[in-house]
Amino acid sequence: MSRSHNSEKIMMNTATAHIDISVDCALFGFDGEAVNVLLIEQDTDQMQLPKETAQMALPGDLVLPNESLHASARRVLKELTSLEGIYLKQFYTFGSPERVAQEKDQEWLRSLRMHPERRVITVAYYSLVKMDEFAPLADSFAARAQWVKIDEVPDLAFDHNEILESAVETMQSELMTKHIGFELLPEKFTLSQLQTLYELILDKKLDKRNFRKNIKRMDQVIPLDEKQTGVLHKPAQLFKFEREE
Amino acid sequence: MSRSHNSEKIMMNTATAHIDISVDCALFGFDGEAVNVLLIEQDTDQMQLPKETAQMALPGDLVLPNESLHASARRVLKELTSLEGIYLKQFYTFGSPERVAQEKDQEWLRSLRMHPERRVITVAYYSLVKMDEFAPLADSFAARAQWVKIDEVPDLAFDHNEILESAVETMQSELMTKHIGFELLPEKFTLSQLQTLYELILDKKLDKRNFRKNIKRMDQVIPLDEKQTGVLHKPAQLFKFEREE
DNA sequence: TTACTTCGTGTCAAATATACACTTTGGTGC
DNA sequence: GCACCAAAGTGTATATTTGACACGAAGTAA
Repeated sequence: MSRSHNSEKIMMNTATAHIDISVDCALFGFDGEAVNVLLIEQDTDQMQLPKETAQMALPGDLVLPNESLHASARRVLKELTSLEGIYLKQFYTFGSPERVAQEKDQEWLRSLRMHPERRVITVAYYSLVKMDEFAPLADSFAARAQWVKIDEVPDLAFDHNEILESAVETMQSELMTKHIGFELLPEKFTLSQLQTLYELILDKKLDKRNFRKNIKRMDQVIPLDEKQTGVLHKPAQLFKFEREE
Repeated sequence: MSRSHNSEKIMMNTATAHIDISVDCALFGFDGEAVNVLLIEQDTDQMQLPKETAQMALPGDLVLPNESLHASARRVLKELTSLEGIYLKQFYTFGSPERVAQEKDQEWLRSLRMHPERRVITVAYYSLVKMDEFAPLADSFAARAQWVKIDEVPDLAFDHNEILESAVETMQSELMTKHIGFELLPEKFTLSQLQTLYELILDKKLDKRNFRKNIKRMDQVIPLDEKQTGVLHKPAQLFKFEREE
């Protein structure tokens, strides 16, 4: 960007070898039992490819010419979930020149893209959604979307396994400091649900009493005058999370 | 990336409106007194622009067609410093469609780039270098490079002030957990130098005894049988930092 | 009434973080 | 060689945080 004596080389290069740019989103949801990630099945019918070649991938799309990266990620998510204003965080940009060059991925790109051979750099976001507000759109895109438990994720297209793993690590390290866990829970939740979520994300057991001690000293977590119903044991108190102003 | 029913729109867009991609590096060094960042002065002579329009910018360059992002950042730094194997960390990608569109920036780009109007997305790295090993190359690029104290940085080109601020924040939050401070110090250093560096990066005073307590229980910091020389007071013991295998 | 399941709670010990002030050492200049 | 200067180097007491640990209470279902 700031070099001058290199400019011929650069201009030649950019004139002959474009780089595409995309965003990919790892969208997480919690169903009370497991943390899930939303994956898209590649549409082999439309692409006239054999069904066996179908792979799953993180939702993503090329960035539009006048769209910011964040807006682009928001658009991908909105098309998928019809939700807006959900937690969305850029965490890394993946730009290996070979990241879309494997034969399995090329096959699919050849039937979709004008320039399947083009290198694609992708800016990765992770995102959290309350599953009880999640309403997938009934379009061809969302029809192929499905929640997959994060420990049952298959081999994905491109380098999406690596991206997903990186998303999980980022989420783990931001869970404590940024209170992102609440984004995944329904409006009203019990402390046991919260703890289960933390244990799943952090992938380790937590001590119940110590956990509650920590939560209760966060004044964003507010006890409600309401109890859990429909359970066949002592009902738990419900709490809500109040975002600070 | 995974959408099908959008593909025509995407292909049209990419055919008509390319996005360029660059890396920018915030390279930090410590001279014992202040934390400095390396800035490049835009070369107005060669660009046939009036001298007054010269701005400073973070070093950066367009990503080459077959170059990974990390390699690209490494290249930019090597051309600047002739150093290799220095600490280099991707921290954020800046992609506002207007980030190179201000008139002050366009003027400069028009004299340099084949497509000055093109949107540029930049992947930002920060990097740490021992200033006593720093040997700027005597080329036209490095000749315009200069160290600037981080609290004396002027208005920069593009959105580079924002990028720099973000780099500093990232460095602050990674200082403790990743022991990156040692990358900035010479091979042999005193604990006071280390503390000064921490205080400058974190922008707050630290307690001498508590600081030393913490450092001394890191077994990567090894005391040497050697003392500081050339000071007009009690010479301090020297230490080295041993990277773990 | 009993059996079952999850809820909800407190204490102690250990580790860590914080606050705080004086003596030591070497160099310089008289 | 003595006095002075400047930074080095060092310990303790207190507050806070973390981690380990077990049982009675509340509601449901049979």
